[in-house]
Amino acid sequence: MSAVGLRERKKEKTRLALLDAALDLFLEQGYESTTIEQIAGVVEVSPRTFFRYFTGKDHLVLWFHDHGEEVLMEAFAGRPEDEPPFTSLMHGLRAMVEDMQGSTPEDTERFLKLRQLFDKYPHLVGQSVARGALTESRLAEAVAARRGVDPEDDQLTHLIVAFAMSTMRIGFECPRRETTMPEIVTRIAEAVTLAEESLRPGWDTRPA
Amino acid sequence: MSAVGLRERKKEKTRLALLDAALDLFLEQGYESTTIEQIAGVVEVSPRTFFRYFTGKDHLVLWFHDHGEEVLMEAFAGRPEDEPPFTSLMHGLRAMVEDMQGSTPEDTERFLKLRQLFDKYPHLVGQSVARGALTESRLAEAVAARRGVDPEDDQLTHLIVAFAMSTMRIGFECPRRETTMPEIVTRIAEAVTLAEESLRPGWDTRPA
DNA sequence: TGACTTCTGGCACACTGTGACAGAAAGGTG
DNA sequence: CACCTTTCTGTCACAGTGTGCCAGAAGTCA
Repeated sequence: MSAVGLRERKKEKTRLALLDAALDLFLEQGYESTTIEQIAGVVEVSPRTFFRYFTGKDHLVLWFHDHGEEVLMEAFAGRPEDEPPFTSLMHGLRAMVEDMQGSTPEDTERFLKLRQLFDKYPHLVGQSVARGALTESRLAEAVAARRGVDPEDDQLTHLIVAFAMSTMRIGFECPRRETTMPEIVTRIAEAVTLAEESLRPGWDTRPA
Repeated sequence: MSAVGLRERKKEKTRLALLDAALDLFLEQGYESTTIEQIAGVVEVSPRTFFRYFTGKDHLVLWFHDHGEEVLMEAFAGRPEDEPPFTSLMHGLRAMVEDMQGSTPEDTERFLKLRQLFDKYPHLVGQSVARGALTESRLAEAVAARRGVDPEDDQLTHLIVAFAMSTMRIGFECPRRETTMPEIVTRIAEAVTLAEESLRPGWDTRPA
């Protein structure tokens, strides 16, 4: 008996198969032109089943974001209470990078395909950013708690989170031309430096 | 003969009627639960016609954003070439505020209803932010041109635009509790001050 | 083996969004 | 006014997304 049952292993397998099939089809024939039926067809699964693995077509391109958010939130929660919030968030970004570097070659390949996709279809960036708005409100609660303020009232809390998310986004997205992991990691580090150089020391520790 | 023909006046009338019907229905029975058929029904127009006025359900909620982007881009283009880009963008924000203050009571009411809607259905914020990603890439081109750099290469260009958009977003959204125009205008001004106090002088004029 | 839980496929259904075409309404001309 | 042109509208047909429902298959455990 293995640690996880056959059922779970099978599920994860179909999940990844759907993901890979989708990414390949999207890159081959375009995002819009690819139907759920086609994706399910490749994996030999009914379209109905597809929706049991992914909430919809969007979800396929957001799995990376969702995973990244988890890593980020967890890393933030683990930082010392008295650390300036923006600094903690940048540590969270570093945790995301480390997580990426520690992932399997298959996952790396998926990530790079996803980047190509985002480059080819800019409206997908929009979807990712839209999901980012949810992440922002969750992060805002965490930051507000640490600052000891009401997230509804404190604009600075939201500014801190928004600036941090901007930094992350630019690190990941700009430029999209880069194609290897080390290059991307370097770019993210550059974005962090750029942001830190742009902000006044102590800007994120002012009281409300 | 009036300046604009009957046809155009009629079009604008149905356009606004659809918009108002939609906003009211969204607030009454929820965004998801409202169908195009219902909206078209109130205005006594066929569902097919609805799609000739708006590209889809989302579009109803994004008309404000689209208008704001126009005002912003135009204001930015009108600023002196040698002004620091972030400063120009903040002037653009001011232009948006002035535009809002100069609009008709009907438009103001629509804006306030839209805010309620965003407050009630957070995923609409996501849609708005997604559209914002497009605005960002357009602004990035304008800023890059002024900085004399390639927008693909220069991370700082994107950081400037992203920080500016963050400031705008927070000014408009936080807190959403406010219900009158003057309050909102004050909040936006506060957000601008907050951002300016957070950034190092000259941060946005560094060379690439 | 049998009983139990979970996953799957197939069906029906509501909604969004688009192309095509015929007819109505508005605009301009003699 | 009659006439023609342009533009808008409604109807129909259709592809695709996404969900509830239920019977049956497959994995799980005793």
